[in-house]
Amino acid sequence: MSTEEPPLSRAERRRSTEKRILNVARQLFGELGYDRATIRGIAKAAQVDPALVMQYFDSKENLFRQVVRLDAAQSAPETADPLIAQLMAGLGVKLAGMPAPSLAMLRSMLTHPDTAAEMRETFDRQIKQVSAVLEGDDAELRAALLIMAHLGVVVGKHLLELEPLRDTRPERIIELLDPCFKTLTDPAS
Amino acid sequence: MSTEEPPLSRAERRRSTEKRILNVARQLFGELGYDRATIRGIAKAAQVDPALVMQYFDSKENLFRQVVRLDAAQSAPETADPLIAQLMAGLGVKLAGMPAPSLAMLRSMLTHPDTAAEMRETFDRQIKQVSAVLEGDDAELRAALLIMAHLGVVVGKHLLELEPLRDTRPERIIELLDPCFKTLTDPAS
DNA sequence: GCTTTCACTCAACGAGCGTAGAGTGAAGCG
DNA sequence: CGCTTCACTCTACGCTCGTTGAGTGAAAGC
Repeated sequence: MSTEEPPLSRAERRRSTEKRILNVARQLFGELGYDRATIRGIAKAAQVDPALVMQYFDSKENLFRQVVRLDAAQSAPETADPLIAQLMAGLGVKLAGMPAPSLAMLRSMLTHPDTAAEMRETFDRQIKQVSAVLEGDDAELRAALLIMAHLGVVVGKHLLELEPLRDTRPERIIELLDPCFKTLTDPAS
Repeated sequence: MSTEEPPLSRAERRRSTEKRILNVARQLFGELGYDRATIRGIAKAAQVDPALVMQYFDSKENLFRQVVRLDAAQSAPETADPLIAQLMAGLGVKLAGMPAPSLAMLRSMLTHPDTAAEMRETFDRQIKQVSAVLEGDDAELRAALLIMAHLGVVVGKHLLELEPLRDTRPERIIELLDPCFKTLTDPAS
């Protein structure tokens, strides 16, 4: 169908190959996690020699970093004004279409030490941010519970793919979660 | 200190060795997950030849199954009467001292396909059980959210080891989570 | 058109893995 | 005491992995 080939220049071809590898890597890291996604598997799926992957990305660790870096870039608007509302909005985004690179991080966060460390930092930061605007006792704890509950739902939907979560509109999920989380954000325990 | 050695019989020695291997395996599978915990590593930590592990447990997959089987045996009282209360009590137990084998399952659930499948079954079953006693719309969805929020908190405490969760008494956590989850169990959305 | 560049492949390495079979030496038993 | 049993070790296999360095052939530059 698109067998028409506007003859690509060398540089164009190179960029397109690199991007293809990156896309495949993103998908496989997301599906399989760091350990089970292999350079050889990525290369085969990208229809390329494994050695080429190394030339472009130096090492598997570095390829993984490139893959998950795309995430960090797009995930932090950080205006932090109506922070809680924004947290919920963030959840909405994550539920609708999880940014693909995040999947790779999520998938590997329990088994890949570097990812675990990075994730813990991220969550610690979020906890501090959120708890700063929470009133009442145990603000940090409540923030942590809030964020981990988020995490659980996202994991259930995108990684475990539980049917009730898979098949429900994100808006409905947020609708249900909203009053639930209000009990953690409002100082009335 | 305990360098006293009541001379063990051959059968006793064998059982003790097997148990030692199993304990080490449980710990390493829990800390590292299925893939990164190796037979060789387990054998070394148990001060035993790798081949012996194979003789006793046939294969790595089977050793892992033995390890996580201990979990299933102890985790299901299943009287299911005041089911929700029991769910919270279960969370209390998980927060206090996670049954060690469960850690191995939790740790591997995102990257080890068999574990993922088993976990999904477990959660599906729990969702059905809980949703059966929930009134109102979207019972299954609400049950799923409940259970996944649980999961997130447990993961945050035992696997990510977030400080606020690590350092807080389980009772306090349940105290905070209880009203939060009530909004999901009571039909008032 | 000749040379240089460079995207890409080929072949191979060393390491670590799960696993198998033959061996060993002390405990158990007649 | 001698034979058997068996908990345990040794050695090695085949595989897959990440990674490397030498090649190749077509595009780019002069």
